[in-house]
Amino acid sequence: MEVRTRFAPSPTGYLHLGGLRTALYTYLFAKKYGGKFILRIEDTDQEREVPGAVDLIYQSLRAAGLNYDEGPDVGGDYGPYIQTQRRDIYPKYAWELVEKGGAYPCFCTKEEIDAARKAAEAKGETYKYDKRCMHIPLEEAKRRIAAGEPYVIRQNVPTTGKASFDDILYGHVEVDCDTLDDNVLIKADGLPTYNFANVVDDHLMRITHVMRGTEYLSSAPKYNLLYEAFGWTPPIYVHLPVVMKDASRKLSKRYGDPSFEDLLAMGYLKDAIINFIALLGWSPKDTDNEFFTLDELVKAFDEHGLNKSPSIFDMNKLTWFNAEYMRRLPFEEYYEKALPWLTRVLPADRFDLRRLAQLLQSRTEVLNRLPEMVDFLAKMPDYDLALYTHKKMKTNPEVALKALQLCRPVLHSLTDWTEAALHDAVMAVIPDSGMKNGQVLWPLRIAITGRESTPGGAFEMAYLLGRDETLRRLDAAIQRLQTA
RNA sequence: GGCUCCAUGGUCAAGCGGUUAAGACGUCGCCCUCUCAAGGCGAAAUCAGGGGUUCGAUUCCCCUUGGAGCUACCA
Repeated sequence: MEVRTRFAPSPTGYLHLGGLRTALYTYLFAKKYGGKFILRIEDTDQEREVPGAVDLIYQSLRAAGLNYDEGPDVGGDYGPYIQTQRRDIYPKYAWELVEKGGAYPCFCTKEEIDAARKAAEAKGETYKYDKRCMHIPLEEAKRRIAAGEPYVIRQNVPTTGKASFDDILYGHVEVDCDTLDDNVLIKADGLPTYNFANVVDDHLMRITHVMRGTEYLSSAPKYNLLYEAFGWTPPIYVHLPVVMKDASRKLSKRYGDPSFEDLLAMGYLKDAIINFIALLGWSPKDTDNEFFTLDELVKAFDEHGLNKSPSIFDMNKLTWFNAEYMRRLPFEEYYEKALPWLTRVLPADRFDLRRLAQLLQSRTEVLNRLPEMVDFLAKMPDYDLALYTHKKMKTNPEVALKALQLCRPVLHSLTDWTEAALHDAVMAVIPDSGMKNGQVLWPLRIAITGRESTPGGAFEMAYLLGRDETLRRLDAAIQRLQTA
């Protein structure tokens, strides 16, 4: 039988990283078994729907490379793939369930239920619907509905016995039915709740494996009751642990945690994010390799390598992955990605940005950090004279002045302003000066960059700045040191 | 509160009765070096606690503790 999995997000905002990971595993699982990966939009809660969120989901999934075989915007044989467009389907099945005794219409209003719940909680009791409407004769109920009375349809959960399901990861999960409530299946607005829609749609769409977050773990037994009542075979379940921000908080936009799109905008590479996310809660068998393309993940993926406990999203490691991916990029590709960030602070006509990018590639953690790494080229920063003092280089302002005075004539007379020529000319005069390389080159670099660290040494920086600017900065530095 | 689930270093994690308890990020040293990176070498750091079962528990069972999820006409 063909494997069919689905990713079924609600369009309530951006695609967060936990969702992306669920989508990724769901995709990997399907592809691993040569099956189909399906996108379904669960928009039955019209109040929570955020305009534009559906498009954002399409966009994010495409950006991530998680192409779905069936979905709202790509079609498929089991559509529509947006639940509000399937609204006529659900009541039909709900009434079938009513006939089979697995559900019943209920005329209690939301206000009545809420009040009862409040009262129960005030007494410290757990609220549970008392099934009062279940005892209304069906004929009478139908008459009231025909008369226009608002109603919902509730699941009729047995009061005794157990409900259970089996999960690839979590094994057999079983609960007492009396801890379960008769949840609403069809709301007063005619739309189904998740509790019902997921069951009907997964069945109708021939979903074989349901992968979803553990927030559904404890209600899964209830869904199985529905499958049983319908006489359908339930899918195979794989519940996935949540992604946390820290030990006790979920990743959430409210705390400023970035979404997938945010990370892309910051200059994280898609492949790095996917690679990192894949390893967050899953580990490959028999290998220490940590680098995987999406295709390699498909081959390596094994649902038994999934971890059962929640994992914390470590920005540090993501950044490390990103830096690695930056380094592994073919230079031209890196250059293309880095350029927009460089030109934000550097006029393209004044600098050899290709050379700068070469120097930057192995030093790039995230693209958005580039501007602050290079802005000193455009404008000499204010800097503290204390920068000239460096213990390991054995320099201080006095040594620095000597060093700069040594370099000045050499650089002034240099006609061939290349890194090699700069290097040879300066290195040639150091031995006779009685100074060490570092004693000359550290101050020189400070003098022309004003930065403790730069994406290259003195020669590279001098080359990038160009003759005029280098000499101007050098002279200014000498003057400053003399008057200090 | 009730129900369900989870528990190896700071983080991601391997392990699936007998191991010096892998590896990676991060941290800290050292080397390389005109700075910072990169690279090389090395170090510190983990089985939450208590009971069982067993010749032997990180591994199996129970309890405690801690954490998470659910407890909606949200998903």
